[in-house]
Amino acid sequence: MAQITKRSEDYSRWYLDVIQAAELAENSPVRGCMVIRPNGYAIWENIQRTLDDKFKELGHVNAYFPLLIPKSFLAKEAEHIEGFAKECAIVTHHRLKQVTKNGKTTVIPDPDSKLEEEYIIRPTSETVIWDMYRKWIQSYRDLPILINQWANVMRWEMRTRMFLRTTEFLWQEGHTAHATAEEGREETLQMLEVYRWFAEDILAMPVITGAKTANERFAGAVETFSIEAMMQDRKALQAGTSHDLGQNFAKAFDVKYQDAEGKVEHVWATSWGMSTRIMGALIMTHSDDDGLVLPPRIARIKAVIVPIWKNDEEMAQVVDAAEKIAAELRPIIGTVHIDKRDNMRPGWKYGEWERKGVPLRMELGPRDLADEKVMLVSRHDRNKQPVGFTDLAAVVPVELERIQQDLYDQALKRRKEATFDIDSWDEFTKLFKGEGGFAHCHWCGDGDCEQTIQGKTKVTIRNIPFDRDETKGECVHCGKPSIGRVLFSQSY
RNA sequence: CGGGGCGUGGCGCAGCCCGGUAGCGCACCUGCUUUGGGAGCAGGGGGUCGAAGGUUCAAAUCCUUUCGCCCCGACCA
Repeated sequence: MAQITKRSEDYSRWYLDVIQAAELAENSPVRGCMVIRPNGYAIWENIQRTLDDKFKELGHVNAYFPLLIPKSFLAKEAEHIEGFAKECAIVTHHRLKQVTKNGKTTVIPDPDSKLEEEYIIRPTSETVIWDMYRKWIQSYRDLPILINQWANVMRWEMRTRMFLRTTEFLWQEGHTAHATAEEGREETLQMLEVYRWFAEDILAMPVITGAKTANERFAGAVETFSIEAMMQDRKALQAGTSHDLGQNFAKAFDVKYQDAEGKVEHVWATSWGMSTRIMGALIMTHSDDDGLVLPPRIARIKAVIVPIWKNDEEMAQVVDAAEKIAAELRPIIGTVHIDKRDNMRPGWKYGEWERKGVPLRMELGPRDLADEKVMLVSRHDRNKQPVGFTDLAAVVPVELERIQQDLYDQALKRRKEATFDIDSWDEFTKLFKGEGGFAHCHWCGDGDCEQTIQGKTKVTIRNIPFDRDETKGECVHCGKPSIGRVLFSQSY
């Protein structure tokens, strides 16, 4: 097993090493597209399950729309096309043809199968969905429509990174239609709150909620909101977005409804999404130089029992005891894995489960068996404690909760230590030339000024936090009046 | 797409400059001894060197093209 590069040595390589060591994902033969391996996909399945339950609890239903979108659809919303045109894969033919050249057989697109209207592979599904909504919406009684879709999308980015920016990625995209602007805005904010809850309570990842600036807004949105998390290298990562689309898509796709008074109006829309990118955030938030660290609430395997033995007789006894412990704990905490492999020694197994991020390990050998206890070890802080068999059912869930809370507290502490109020351009450039972090600064509100800052420093406004300091001040860059602080950081 | 680096068994690498038909460590398989923080010994299997084309009696080594990965830049809900 290759060594994991230390974070302090090369953060990017560390990130890739952790993904490899924990067998989460691997590059595929397709440019920018990764294979999500079983260990990684198990995390995604837990993410899906948890979010899906929450969406449904709030009245949403799932549906599925096609992968391919008629090219003309994308042109209907002016800003939307501008935002996505440069990163679309296009389907131009529907058939291959075998050709033999110099004795070698290859396939080419059959010229006779060229499509009249080309399709693009969806970079997001607003357009197909709104084309259908036009047919489904006539009256205020048809509203609201609260649909979510779990899907893959494709964006042909110049530079890809595992999980954070892959050409194809998995996500959920919610698309809702409402009778009023207020209701649309309410839905947008409600879903942002779902993402905040999910990031903080499930992934133990503290986030800052707020509105995006006009420059950073989703193509076609009236307002975009985001949750922003800080990674261990102090860069920001946008972990989820919720968009108030106003009537832009309803107008582009001519979706109208008649209200109770008989008046006809365009409907109001929202869309919101969280993608496999969140897994990159999860990895970078908690993991350490020994590999993956997972919060218990999102880990597939909550605890692993490593039995220790010297001979067949001991093995039988120890494994038997492990089975009983696992059977008792499973109804309480979920999956408990017993590592019965007899071709490796305990020390190797400890290392392997640490790399893979299993939150709790229980060491169980003949000596423990005699004392009726196990050695309970937590992945994130290596805390070791002997626990009596009869206490396990009470202690293990408490320990898992402790881990969950610890990881959140650690992440929050790291963020606080790297967050500053900055009031001068000197300090600003000094911070971002050095260690970086989150900077709450006054900003004049001018998009050109924002872009100048980005051009000079690579620093962008992550969002305008809901709970920002609204005392007046002067723009950190141009000195013009500001009505409050916004969040600046370098980002992924 | 521009600059830099790199593609050799599952992983990490050597060989390439000065062409002669592939080697090391780990992993893997078999056996025995082991098993409380990454076990030891013995035996064994696996690659034609990212791909295509060219030069040559001969190419992992030289030339051309191309694909992919990593870093920086540009770009990027």
